Amino acid sequence: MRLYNTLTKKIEEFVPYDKNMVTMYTCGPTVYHYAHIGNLRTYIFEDILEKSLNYLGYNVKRCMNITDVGHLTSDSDSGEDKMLKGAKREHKTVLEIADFYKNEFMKDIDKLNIKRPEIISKATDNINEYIKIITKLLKDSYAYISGGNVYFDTSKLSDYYNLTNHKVNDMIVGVREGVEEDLNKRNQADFVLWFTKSKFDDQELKWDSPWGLGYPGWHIECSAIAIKNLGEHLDIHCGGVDNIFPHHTNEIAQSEAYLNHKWCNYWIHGEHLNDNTGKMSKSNGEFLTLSLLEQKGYDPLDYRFMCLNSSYRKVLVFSYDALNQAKNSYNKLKNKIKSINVDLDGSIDKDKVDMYKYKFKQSLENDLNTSSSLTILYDVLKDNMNNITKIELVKDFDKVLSLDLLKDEIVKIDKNLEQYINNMIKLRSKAKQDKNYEEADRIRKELEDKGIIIKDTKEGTIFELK
RNA sequence: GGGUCUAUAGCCAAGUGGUAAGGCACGGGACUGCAACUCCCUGAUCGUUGGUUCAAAUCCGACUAGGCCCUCCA
Repeated sequence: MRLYNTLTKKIEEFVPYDKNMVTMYTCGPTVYHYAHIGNLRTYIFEDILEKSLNYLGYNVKRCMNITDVGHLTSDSDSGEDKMLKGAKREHKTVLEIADFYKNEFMKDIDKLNIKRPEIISKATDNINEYIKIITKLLKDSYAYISGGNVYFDTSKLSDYYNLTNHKVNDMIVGVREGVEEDLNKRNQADFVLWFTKSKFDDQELKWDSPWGLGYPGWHIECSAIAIKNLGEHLDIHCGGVDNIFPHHTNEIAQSEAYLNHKWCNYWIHGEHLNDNTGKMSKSNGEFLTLSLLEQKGYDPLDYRFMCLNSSYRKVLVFSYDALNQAKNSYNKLKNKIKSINVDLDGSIDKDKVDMYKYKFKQSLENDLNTSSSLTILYDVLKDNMNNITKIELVKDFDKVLSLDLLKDEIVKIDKNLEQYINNMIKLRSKAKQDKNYEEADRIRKELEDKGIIIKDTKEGTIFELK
């Protein structure tokens, strides 16, 4: 398997530390609000990566954190957050809010057919781990206390910027509005491991520590949770590109200082979903949640299809035009598969299966080329192999694609509704026989308005619920 | 200012040195009473410009345009 590694800026052959078990850590959401579909794009990519590894024969142990502490009550994060304000008015605590949005997040990834990571761990459940690591870093002089907070000393590392190729002197502090220089730091790039003096007075969650009542810095949670659950050698660490600096840079710094050896070999990052103005955010423009798309009549898998049709390493610009396109393609694809009739068929053509599985594997091995994977699926459908073989391959591919390509859409319909529809179809057929097309079209329209789509096939008229 | 990524038909997109996959939309046709569904047909010399090579969308340089990051972010 070849993957683009941010650490080396190259596409590399993937070789796990232990060939029997690939360890994979993926940065999870900060659960202070709904996820927008751009956030979700990263989880779709990670899902494809995990399933591809499985498809290629690896066992994968995957861990994801849930950030439920820090940043929750700061002005910059929540000043415009009406949901959070609303929740506060309802006398909810930060933890209750975190719990609510964590559940909403889980619902979203379920809808997108994203497999839940085997291990999901909340930041607030691992305070002792942070204290253990910070204590050792202090003891080994990788950290220092200043102004009440514990900082990581980046000057102790020779290659702190190895992930980004930054040079210290080129970095500008406070490029972004609202960022102020912290004068307690010895070096510009130093970062906080443990806060006792917060710039936010209203930090709700605090814990006892050797350095006083406080709370952990943002970066320490991922290092601690990953090391605790996946061991000292991590194969793959994923996240969105925005996490490269400073989050992942800092994770590397603190983890390797703590472990005294190389920690993770492959850093794989997913590109963003942008809108036509640039980066998608929760506060600018339309707040695109999965639920919103559903309200507008889209299937969450329309969006998954849209993501799979492009590369995880390229910016994808969201537009309803693009989403409509994906929806169209996806529906046509499903229709094609639905029309495959396996009843009269013979046996599976093993040569064809092997050949197409091989091609499919190659597309995944090529830095997760899902766009090509889909092309191979189309090739299968066009091939002259028998239907039972086609179905076999579709089923196989869908283990990775997870587009419900063979899901039996047995819609539970109310008996009365079914009778009503069948009656209407009979009336329409009668009208058609009588060449009363006006009446026939009227009936079709009436059903359509109720979300029932009529199709005339060779076997007779059938209906579908929209 | 520094870093990093991208640039292929209306749109999404593959391509990793040998003369441009696939999908959607559009248009034409078959089917249909008309539609829908399905099927068939139809489109680009690859941001600009130098260079390397027998040969470049593919490698190197310059330029142009754009995205993201530079301590909240997927």
